[in-house]
Amino acid sequence: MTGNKIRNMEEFARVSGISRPTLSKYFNDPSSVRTNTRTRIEAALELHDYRPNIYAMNQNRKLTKNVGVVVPLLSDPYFAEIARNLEQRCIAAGYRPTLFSSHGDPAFEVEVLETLRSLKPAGVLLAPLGRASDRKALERFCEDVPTLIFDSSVDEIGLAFVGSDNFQFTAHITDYLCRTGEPPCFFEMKTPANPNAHRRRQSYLNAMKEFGHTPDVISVEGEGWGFEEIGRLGGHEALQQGYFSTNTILCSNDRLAIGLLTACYEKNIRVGRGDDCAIRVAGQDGHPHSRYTCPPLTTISHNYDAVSQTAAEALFTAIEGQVSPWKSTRLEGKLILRDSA
Amino acid sequence: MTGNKIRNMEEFARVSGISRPTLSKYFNDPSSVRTNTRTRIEAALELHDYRPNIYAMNQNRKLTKNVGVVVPLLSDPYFAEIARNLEQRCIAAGYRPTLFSSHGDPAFEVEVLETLRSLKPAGVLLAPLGRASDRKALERFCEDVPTLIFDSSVDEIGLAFVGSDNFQFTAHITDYLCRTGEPPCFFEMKTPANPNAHRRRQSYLNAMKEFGHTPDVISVEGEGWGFEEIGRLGGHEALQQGYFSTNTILCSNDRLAIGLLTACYEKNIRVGRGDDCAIRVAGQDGHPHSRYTCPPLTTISHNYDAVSQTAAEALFTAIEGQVSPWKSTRLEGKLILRDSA
DNA sequence: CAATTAACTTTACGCGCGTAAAATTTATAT
DNA sequence: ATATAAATTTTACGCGCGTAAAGTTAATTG
Repeated sequence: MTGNKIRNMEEFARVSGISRPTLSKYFNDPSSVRTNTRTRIEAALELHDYRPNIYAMNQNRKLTKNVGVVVPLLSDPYFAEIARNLEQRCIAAGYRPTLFSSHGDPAFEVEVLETLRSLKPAGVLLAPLGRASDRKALERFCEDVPTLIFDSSVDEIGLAFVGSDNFQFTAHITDYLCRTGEPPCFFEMKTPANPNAHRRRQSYLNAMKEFGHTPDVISVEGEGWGFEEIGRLGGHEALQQGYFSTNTILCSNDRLAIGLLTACYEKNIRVGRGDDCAIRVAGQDGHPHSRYTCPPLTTISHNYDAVSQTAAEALFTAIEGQVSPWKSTRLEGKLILRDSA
Repeated sequence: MTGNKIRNMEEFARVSGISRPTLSKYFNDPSSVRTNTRTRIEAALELHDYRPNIYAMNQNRKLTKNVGVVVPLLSDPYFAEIARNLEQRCIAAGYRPTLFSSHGDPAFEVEVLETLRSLKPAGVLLAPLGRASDRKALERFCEDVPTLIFDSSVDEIGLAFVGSDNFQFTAHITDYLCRTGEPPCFFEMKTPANPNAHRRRQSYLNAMKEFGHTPDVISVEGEGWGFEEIGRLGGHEALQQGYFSTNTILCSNDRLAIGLLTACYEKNIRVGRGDDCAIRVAGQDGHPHSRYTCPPLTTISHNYDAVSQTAAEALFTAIEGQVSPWKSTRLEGKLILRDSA
């Protein structure tokens, strides 16, 4: 492209020989113009380096091409990874994603929604904080903006829900643990941030009952999103006091498991499935870091790619006019066997 | 606030009894109007729930209140943490931050800059990919947009650079390791993504020379941003082949150290400073996860808060008109002693 | 108190693009 | 080739707000 500075669409219309309304159509949706004119526009675009002013574009359009992606805590690599995945799908589908983190704070989550409102997005992919979320605020937001809820469900709001099948997660890994050693105790937070945690506990109870074992749930204190530290402190106490009735511990999530592994290290308790190991520890989530714990963590992993794809596609079809009733999709996880259990 | 739907600033001017230009001033900078009128406006705001249309606002304003925050890889908790910190500082200073990740990809980094250009930001806080970055593209961007470079410096571009003093980092932790045991070998990537790595190697060589020890640098193969896996694989080979000439290993960064710890675990090599341990391992960065490795990782930590604060304030003063010559600020790190070394 | 200054109101225009309507050209089908 | 449909051009207006200029009101000073 040459250095020609094009100031606005009108000027670009002149140099490209295409009328401004047609250009407007093209920038809104390149496939909406004849292929002939499209190639002419794109040839001119190569030459002249022009990009429409997004503020002027979005001012009058009823529907922008913006898509908001909101996760509860971006510094958790699990959410960072799924956010990256969603972001790239949005771009591939021709949308402009903007990333937001609620930073684990319900008040901030509401602020994010307010900001999002003013962006007039075509749609939003929202992973709510969960228990702590302001339900009313979420509900009002979903009424105004096409919103797809993922990861953690809150009632039947928004267009649909896409997440993992927490019952299957826990049932599957509990089954594995029972078949390969002592039945697991369940290690969790007493007041978990995320409603998935309740499903996992319930699923553990069901599975243990089914296998004819006595369940043993250890719920540790701790608020907030510092799960590793909660797991470490809670682990110390539980190990000290002998709360665990078997040598196998299934954690409600991987970050809790990571903290528990640290507690084990600090107490000089060897973890793994070898004969020289005192206990087995397993997690749930397939956290990006779980491969690099010592020992590497046995876990059941979200199908990141499938969750992202299902969520993104559901939103896009809704944006493009398809009306479908509210629906919940829960995808199965995959067992990842490593040394810890 | 009542349900009164205010459609635009003109309507809000009527119901509030304030003229539209004054309102415009207020929304641009609340402190630019008399306190009396300000309270009147804010009282009306409580009643009527109106927010100016950001697209119309930004269309004609020479300078928006937008600030871009760009990091190389958001799924690295180190960058996620610093991004969160910067984001909150922007909000506190009255700016509207937007978060971007280059996803470790130079081509995507350039795309992010293009996107950012069209947002007409007042300023940008940019942590470049480093070695792989398109220098020319960065330079051109910095000429057009007030940009503060942080974390990883690329020539003398932008308004200024703020980051950590990598020489101090490595000198300090090398000193510690020498004083408390065998002098360290240096474990690094052969082709690091980040220019800080070269400073750290050089600083290691300097420090070892100063202490009268023979340096020993082990550079492992591996491309990309999967540092843990590179550290693990490289660690396996180095341990197998006996590359390490002493029992102490200083890693170029924490993620590499995390991979090395996993390799040690897999090779059944006990890490730590106890008598029963074979080697000591230390990292550099103060990675959020370093607390939860087994053993917990001794490292030298970035001063996250000071780096963020210095970077943000430097950008804001530049935005607000202060012209100052290009300057590089490098902040010292703090040694964090844990069990690994 | 008048004089000065700062803040506000009134008026008016423009930003860059969306979009509607009518006229015209081009493609597709018969 | 002609009829029909689809795409494009021309013309024109409006969106919501920034912003400049001139006049008016309110605060500050001596």
